Amino acid sequence: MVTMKQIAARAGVSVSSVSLVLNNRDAGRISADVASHIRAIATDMGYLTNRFASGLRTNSSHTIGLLSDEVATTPFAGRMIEGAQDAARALGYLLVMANIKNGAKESDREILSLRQFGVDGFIYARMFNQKTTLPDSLQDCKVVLADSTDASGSAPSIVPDEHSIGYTATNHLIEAGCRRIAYVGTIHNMVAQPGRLSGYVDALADRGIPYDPELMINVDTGSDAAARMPAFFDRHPDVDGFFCFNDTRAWAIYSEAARRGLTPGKDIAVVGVDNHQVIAEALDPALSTVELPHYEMGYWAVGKLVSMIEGKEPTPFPKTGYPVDKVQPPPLSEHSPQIECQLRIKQSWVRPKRQ
Amino acid sequence: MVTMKQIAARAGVSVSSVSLVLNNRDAGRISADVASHIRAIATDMGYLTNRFASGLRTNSSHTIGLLSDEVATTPFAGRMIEGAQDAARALGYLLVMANIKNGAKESDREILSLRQFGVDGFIYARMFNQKTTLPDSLQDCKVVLADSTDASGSAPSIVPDEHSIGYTATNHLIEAGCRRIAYVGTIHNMVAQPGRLSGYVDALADRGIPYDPELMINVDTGSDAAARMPAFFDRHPDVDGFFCFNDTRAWAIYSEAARRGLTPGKDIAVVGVDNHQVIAEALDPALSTVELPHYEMGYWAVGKLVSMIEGKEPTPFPKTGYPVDKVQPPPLSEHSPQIECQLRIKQSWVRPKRQ
DNA sequence: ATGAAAGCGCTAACAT
DNA sequence: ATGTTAGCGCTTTCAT
Repeated sequence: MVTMKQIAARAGVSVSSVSLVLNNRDAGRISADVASHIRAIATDMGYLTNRFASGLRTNSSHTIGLLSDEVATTPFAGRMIEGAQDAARALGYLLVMANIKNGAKESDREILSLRQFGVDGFIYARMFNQKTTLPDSLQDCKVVLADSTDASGSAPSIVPDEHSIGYTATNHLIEAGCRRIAYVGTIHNMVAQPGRLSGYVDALADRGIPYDPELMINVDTGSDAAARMPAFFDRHPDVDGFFCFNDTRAWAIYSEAARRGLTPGKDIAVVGVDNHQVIAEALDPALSTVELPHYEMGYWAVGKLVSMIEGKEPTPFPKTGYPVDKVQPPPLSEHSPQIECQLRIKQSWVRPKRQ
Repeated sequence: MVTMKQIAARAGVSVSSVSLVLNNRDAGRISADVASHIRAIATDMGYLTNRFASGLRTNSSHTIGLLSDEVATTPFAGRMIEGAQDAARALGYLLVMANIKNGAKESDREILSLRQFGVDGFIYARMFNQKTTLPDSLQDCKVVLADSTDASGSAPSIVPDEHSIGYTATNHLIEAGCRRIAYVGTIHNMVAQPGRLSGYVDALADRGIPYDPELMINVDTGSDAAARMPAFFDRHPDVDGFFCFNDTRAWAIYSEAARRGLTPGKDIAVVGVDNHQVIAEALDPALSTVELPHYEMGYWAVGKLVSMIEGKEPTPFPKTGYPVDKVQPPPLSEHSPQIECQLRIKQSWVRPKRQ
């Protein structure tokens, strides 16, 4: 392993000069040609900084921990991890992930071992938009929440713009020609529900389509949806569009439609919020999905965290990497740590017929 | 942060004694009461070893890297990560994950940065059972492959027992009363296919059911399956069971069945290999799945890797943690690094009627 | 059985 | 603009 000492020897300078240059702290302290000489030798010898040594000295590791309650275990986690990792890489940080269970004792151990490891800060990511109380073991750490807001209001966080999601999805159905649009929501008390519903209502209003509360059906699980779909179709034979709180509900609609000889994408249109990306991609190319901005949340959270660590301005939203279509940088402000994401329509293949 | 020096001061001994004791190297070198005194003080003061300092000295970090080509991005990855993390924790290691793209240049950067970070070894995990050529940047590292075998044959690896999977699934259908069982496979050249198919054939043979090649249908994707199901049902109206290479195919069968007024779990039985666990859980409680042993592969891989790092015996299979049903420790041998896993049936609710 | 001391590679305060 | 120097906290060799 090549050290600064070796480079210093070959360059005929002192280690401190090498250190200064290799850490880009040589502005006006080291002459330009000496600096470039050092740099040349370093790359030539294949120098890699010894993280142990620098960490020992500075007590920081350029590492951030991604904590998630089962995020790494759920499908949509992947996007968030990708985003976080891309941002971390871009900023020169290493991303270390750990699964924790919210509220569990063993989580503290995991967090402690990461702190012992010298992580400079944490992303606390959750499975779906919800309020979160941070564990004690994170109390005096730099933390950014993702897909969640801090119950105490002290940590910055990023969540999807649920109203936009509801509005966009509904508008999408309207533009596809739907006029009787069902809202297939959840019976659970989810943060996302009111926002998506109000987006749905507003979209209808903006297009002059009457809002019919009868067309709202809140279900428990996917199989509950399946159980209740036959009656719903019976009651509302004129329904031509479905906005699903999440895409597992789409399957229930599809089966029932199949049973009635209706073809989604032709006779009815379905848009689902993309909780289980696999489903849309693997099972049902006709399903139009509104994708939750997990990549963007992960990316932004890391940028924000690094800005807190280094005391700099937050990094902007991703420009490269994952194909980000209509993502706009959210407004950043000191006083509103809770930022909203824009969303994007992933696929717009919807052609309803029964109008 | 409490250091060994502080402990030494409070205990009235030297740092070397403290180091010896706290690393459990005090056998016959430090008197028992001094040792216990030191330990007491250490826990009292809440001592945590400074990983930078010890790493700087020993050049090892008690960290292992989990590399995956998009594993963290796919649903079934979660189980493997959980297994790996449980094993790592049990053995006192920290698991650091990184996404890489097999064969991509940027992957080398990622790997390099992990090596720079002092990881002691790597798990190289893939999305499905396949031969893998390790990247150059991993050449002189300790590596264990998971859900994959090393093309060069030098690195140990663990893969599912595909024959057992096919046999168990088929047998399951037979016991549920099926007599005309379709094999819905893949047109792609997958390592798993021959094994699963031979398991299917053997199970039929063992139960005296004739093997009919006409009942084998290999498809491309889930939507290809959907496109071809109507004709398949027309050709074979007597089929009463389906073994699906993976569970995305199940959806195609379900839709077509719905169209024909057949109910899965009642009129026909379906077993799928669980590639997208979500599907079975979220969409279809009637689908019987054969679960790929991702947790076990992750757990075993880490145990094996640590044994290579520390030069000890490999750790056995998990005893606690994730509910592992019928998992048997695989035969371990120096000369057969490629180990097979046992599988388990996740859910056995299958009641076919049309016999 | 225990302690003293050197040094891992780096950073940063202080000299020059 | 560049060099000297003193550690960061730990492990480990060598004395005692």
